[in-house]
Amino acid sequence: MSSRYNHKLVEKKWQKVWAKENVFQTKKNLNKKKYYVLEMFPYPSGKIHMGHVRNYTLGDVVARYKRMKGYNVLHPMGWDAFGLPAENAALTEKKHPESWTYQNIKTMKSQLLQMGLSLDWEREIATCHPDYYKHEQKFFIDMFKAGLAYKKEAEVNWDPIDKTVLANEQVIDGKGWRSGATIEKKKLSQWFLKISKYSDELLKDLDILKGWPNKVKVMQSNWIGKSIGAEIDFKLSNNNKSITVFTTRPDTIFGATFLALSIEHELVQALSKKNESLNTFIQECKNLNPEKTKKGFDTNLFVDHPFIDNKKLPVFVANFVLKEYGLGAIFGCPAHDQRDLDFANEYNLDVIPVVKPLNINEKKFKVNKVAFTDDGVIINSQFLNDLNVDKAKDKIIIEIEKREIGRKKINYKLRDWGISRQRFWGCPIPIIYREDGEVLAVEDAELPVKLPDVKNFSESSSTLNNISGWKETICPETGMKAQRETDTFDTFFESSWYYFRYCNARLDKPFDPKDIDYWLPVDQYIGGIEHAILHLLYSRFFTKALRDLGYFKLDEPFKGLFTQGMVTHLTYKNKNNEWVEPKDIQKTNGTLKDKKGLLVQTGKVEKMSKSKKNVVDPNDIIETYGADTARWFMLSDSPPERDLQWTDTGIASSYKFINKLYDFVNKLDGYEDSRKDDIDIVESIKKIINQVSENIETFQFNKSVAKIYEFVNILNESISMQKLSRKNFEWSLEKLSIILQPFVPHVSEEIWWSLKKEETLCINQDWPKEVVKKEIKFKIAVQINGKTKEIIEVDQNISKKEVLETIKMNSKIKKNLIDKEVVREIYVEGKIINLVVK
RNA sequence: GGGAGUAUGGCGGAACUGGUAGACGCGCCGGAUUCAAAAUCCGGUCACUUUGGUGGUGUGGGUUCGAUUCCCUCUACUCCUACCA
Repeated sequence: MSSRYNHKLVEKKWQKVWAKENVFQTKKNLNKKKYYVLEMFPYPSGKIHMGHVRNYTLGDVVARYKRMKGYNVLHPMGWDAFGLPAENAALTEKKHPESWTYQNIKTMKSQLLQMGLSLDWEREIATCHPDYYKHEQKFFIDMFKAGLAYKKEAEVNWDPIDKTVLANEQVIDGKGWRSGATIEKKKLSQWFLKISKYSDELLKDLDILKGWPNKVKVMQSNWIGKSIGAEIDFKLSNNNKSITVFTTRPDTIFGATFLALSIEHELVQALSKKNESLNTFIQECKNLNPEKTKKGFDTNLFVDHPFIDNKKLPVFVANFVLKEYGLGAIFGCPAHDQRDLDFANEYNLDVIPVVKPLNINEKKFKVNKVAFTDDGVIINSQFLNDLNVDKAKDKIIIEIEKREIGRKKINYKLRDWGISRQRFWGCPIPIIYREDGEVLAVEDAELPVKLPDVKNFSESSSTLNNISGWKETICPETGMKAQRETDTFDTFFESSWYYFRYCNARLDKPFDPKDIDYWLPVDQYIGGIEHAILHLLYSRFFTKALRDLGYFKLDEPFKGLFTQGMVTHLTYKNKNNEWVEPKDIQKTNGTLKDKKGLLVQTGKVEKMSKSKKNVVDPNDIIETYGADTARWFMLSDSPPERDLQWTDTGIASSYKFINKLYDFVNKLDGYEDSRKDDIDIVESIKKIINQVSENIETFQFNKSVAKIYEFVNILNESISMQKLSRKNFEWSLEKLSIILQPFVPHVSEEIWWSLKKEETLCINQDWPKEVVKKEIKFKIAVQINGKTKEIIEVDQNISKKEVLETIKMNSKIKKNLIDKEVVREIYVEGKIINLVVK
């Protein structure tokens, strides 16, 4: 009996069996070690793309492997279901964003099911469901009451034609995406979360995250942007008020020759009210790029230098001073800051060097066009002279504090998280504004604040503010009239805590702290590098905030993090400079043409994207070749953290391989038992099995794949030459099906079933750990002056002396030693013997 | 400007703590099978070569008995970030 492998039937069959037996349903089990593996959940945009296929395949390898290693594995899936595309689609289709979203979820779920992922679908969540978002409304209220959520003015993008607020991605080159109108900045009062309160903890705890890529930690650390410096008060010369600046270079205070304020600075705002030319300058600044032109406005005010008697510094308003960082005010020390120097040169301000390079004479040292920003020796600075930069910083800060003209100060770049969005398809912010001006949290019993059911979604429905009747409400306590907050949460809000919800996806509370204790932290989180900062930082913040609100005891949500590479593909363009889809390419006699018969040229290999038309639809691939083939291709060749180039030949060869695997079943049927001395073959297979495990542990799946190829090659060769006993052929095939299980689970089950014909599943087998016999013989390289000349086989316990004797008998070596004197002999057991000759 | 990273055959990539460079896959070449093709199977595939060897891991140097691996120099590319005082 010989049968061809039918992936369509086989894959469906096992998917059904796994589902029927509830294989992947997870229960808390305190007797077992837990393992939580999670891939970043998808936005339900329509259908899955290759990036998803790669992401979920990687996660599935880990999940199945850990399960077979005996862990109690949690591997859930859900939908990041709020977001702008649903609104856009609803506009064109004139229906509620909800129905569009749920339709997509349905489609994408069926695709994920086809991939044969070991997911616990009982825990599936959709963040747009009130049973999900009601809990985050409660979190927000807790944060509000604890002072972690507050309101302040912030700018939004305002489209003056559509009279709506636009998201950043709806603004293209400064114009509204639909109206084409020039977008204005408008100030609105908006909600913020106090992530800045956790700046230091978020920075420090990066050290705990041993399982994170260094790259991501560096990015987060830069984003938090801690810097140590000082605040210094400069007294205005004509009155008793002062201007406070922040600096990280207090050591250069003696080189200060001016002060500069941002246009948003309080003092500037006050001055501008009665100074028309300053006002004009402020308007001009809005159209200036400070990187190209540094512009200033002389206020004619002066401040006293805090350390030099009778020295006065002019105060400027300058376009290059940031309002959000520090205090929006700086002192300029042109000699040691390039920006200050450019500015000083523009306005003929003094340049006084106060740090000189070590090996240059003070008299010869001049700063002209390039500021000196390195470490050196302090000069021209009274009591700081002769110190280096670090020492001078310490000393000047002590002095500043002693004189009470400033203080040591740590500053962060990290800003508070603005969470208000003027959009419909998001979680409503549970706040009411009472007519007497009170801002109140919605009472727990009133939660969730649900989105309205809009029948015909239109432009005007795109904010809750415009939906009649929705915002009017009554304060339950006083009976006074009130209005609901009409903004919704940033969608990062939902993704900041979904990994907790999976512990108890159907509970009426957000989760059971006991289950959080058991399951969290996530042992292995897998996703794209694009979330290195925002999503991961917000999630870390959320964990710490919920901890402080008493929900659980946990400092960090993700113990291990893996960032996968992108899936790329060659791009094609025709003579009209239009992108061409790969499936529309026809190849004749080495030339490429598109459907219209136009000549096509290949371009760069780029990330698959609709705009460049270089996408391959996973649907087509799974239909044609099956899920196992797609999975195998995703895991072959490229290391998971690097980009993976999609090729037709690659997928075809994966397909061949899957069929070849099943062919062993046919070959076993009717295999004649012959040789029995196959111990070497069995040993080498055992070695390979262990190597496959090692490579999975270290996330080097491409190497596991290579080892499996070796396994298959050895097996094929041995059976075609009848070197393997029937018993060991069966043994090999059993082992093969088991180690294939994490990678290509369907064909693995099929082989297993063919061998066993009983009611066991391959996924339920234990992962093998083979005991490999110590080898009796070593192969060692014989080198002369470090160059390998010969490879010899020796007994394991041979001595150096014996090795030397052996190789001196070797004719090849002998020849190389003619007229040479051996001056040194280096022997590394089991590896090399090196003769150093003259 | 600042930060992180990468560089190995025609291509994707292997090479444990310094010890046989190019595993494995793709592609290519040759052969078998076939009326023919596809599929499949077998063999070959770093370069040069006087077939003894010699050279070779982006460049140039260093350490070492020995360097893809460690150190320094330069070059190219990728990613992040950017007037953060």
